[in-house]
Amino acid sequence: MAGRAAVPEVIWARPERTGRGPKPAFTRADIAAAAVRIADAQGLDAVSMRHVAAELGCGTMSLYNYVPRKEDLYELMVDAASGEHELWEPTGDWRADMLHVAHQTRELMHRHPWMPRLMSGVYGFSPNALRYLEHCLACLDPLDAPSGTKVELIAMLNGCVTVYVSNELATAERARSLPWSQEQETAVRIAYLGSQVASGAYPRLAASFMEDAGPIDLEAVFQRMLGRVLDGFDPGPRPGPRPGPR
Amino acid sequence: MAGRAAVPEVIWARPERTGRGPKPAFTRADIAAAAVRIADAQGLDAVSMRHVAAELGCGTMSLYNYVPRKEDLYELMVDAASGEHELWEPTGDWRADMLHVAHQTRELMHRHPWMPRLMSGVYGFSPNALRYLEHCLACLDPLDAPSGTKVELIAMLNGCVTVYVSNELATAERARSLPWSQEQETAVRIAYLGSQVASGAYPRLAASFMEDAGPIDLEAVFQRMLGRVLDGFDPGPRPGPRPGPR
DNA sequence: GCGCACTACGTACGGTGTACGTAACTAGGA
DNA sequence: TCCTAGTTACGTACACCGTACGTAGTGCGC
Repeated sequence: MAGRAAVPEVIWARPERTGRGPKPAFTRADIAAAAVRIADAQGLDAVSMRHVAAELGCGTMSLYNYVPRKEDLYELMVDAASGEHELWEPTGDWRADMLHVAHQTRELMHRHPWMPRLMSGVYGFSPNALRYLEHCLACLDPLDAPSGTKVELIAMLNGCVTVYVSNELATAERARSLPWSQEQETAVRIAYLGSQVASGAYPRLAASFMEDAGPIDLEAVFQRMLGRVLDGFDPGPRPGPRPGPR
Repeated sequence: MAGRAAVPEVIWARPERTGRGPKPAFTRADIAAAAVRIADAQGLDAVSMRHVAAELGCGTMSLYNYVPRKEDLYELMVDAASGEHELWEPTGDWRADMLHVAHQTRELMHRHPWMPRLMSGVYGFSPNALRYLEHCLACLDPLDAPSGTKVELIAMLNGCVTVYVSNELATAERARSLPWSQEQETAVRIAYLGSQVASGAYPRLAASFMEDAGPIDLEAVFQRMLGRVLDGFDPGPRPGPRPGPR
């Protein structure tokens, strides 16, 4: 009806190759790999159309033949990283399988620290995302629940892993990007928090800081979180609130 | 020792006013309010130093007297929005109180759709964040658990709410920003997903789509998620996996 | 009253996404 | 077989971004 609209679709809906004209010099996989390489090495902010084009060895505007908008470049990156999930034959123990999935996701995000930031802005149904979803559903076959509930489980687990790693990375990043030494920064931080807490306005917070001084075991916290998520879907006998060592 | 370092601290650690020189024309609250106004009306990407300065009626570079880096502007925005949390006298029912907190957070994020995106890049201990934390801890007084566990509960609840709303907003945004009509977009989407699913590579996904066709009740899904999070911390009698209507 | 720390702000630089125009190329239909 | 339409390639240009830097004016503390 109206004149042709300007590339609004999800990139996965447009074919990679249409058949007419000269052969494309790159595949989407090439482009995604280049962008991922840059993001891993120099951070997400270094991923610009110019940079990626340079990495590929082509002119900036040539990239737009493959990737209509930068947003779509992100889509390619997330899909490429999602492709790194190793999928296995489900063991029959859905709990163990989902724990394994979650740990793998965490490792993947540590390997590609830009992933959490991109996850929320992305379509979510890229080819590799579908494959991943299907695999999770296969792992959940032994769980007696409606498929809607299973999808909710997967979404919740992924969401929790994403925010958890996001916090992990933010903390690490803040520590790394300092022109000061770690000690000085920590000192400033403690001085600020201490002054706030010591004001008496936050008694419970103060008590909590006192009680939990010292480094925390990120691994254990992660594990506990996963256990609690899965407990919410487990129809088996209740293991209690799993108080744990802390 | 080394020459003076360049403003690396968290903004909350530096005093708003030092006492010397002319009176500042604005407070941090003014600046935060201006930035929030812009972000609410035109989206987060419209929040630039130039825009905010114009909104305040001052030169661009004057802003840098108050806000050393743009990142700190984000910090101010999140703190300002966090200040919109209404805090109440805990009722003694920690479960109900935390549910209330979560619903309030969701509404707040719907009011300020840029919040989820900023939450993960922010220090997390701004004045209003501390007040909010203290309030949550107060609500959790009746819960018999170590304070570390309580903090984990709060973090997990906030995290889940954040990703949930994030997904809600992404979906809504995608629907809104289309140059096409909603129907056309949905058609394209279904055509793509259908073609993938019909390929037979994703049998469980296909079954799930068949089973769960039709619009989903976001409210109910949210509610269920909250229940499951809180269940993971509830030492009371087990209510079962709360199958719900779906 | 003096000096200095602070506010205010214009200019400028190097970066960004991308609209647009042009030239070369190749596959399909006549 | 040739023609032509659709693609690829890519340089130029524009508007906008964060912010380093320099300069001028202001008012508190000594």
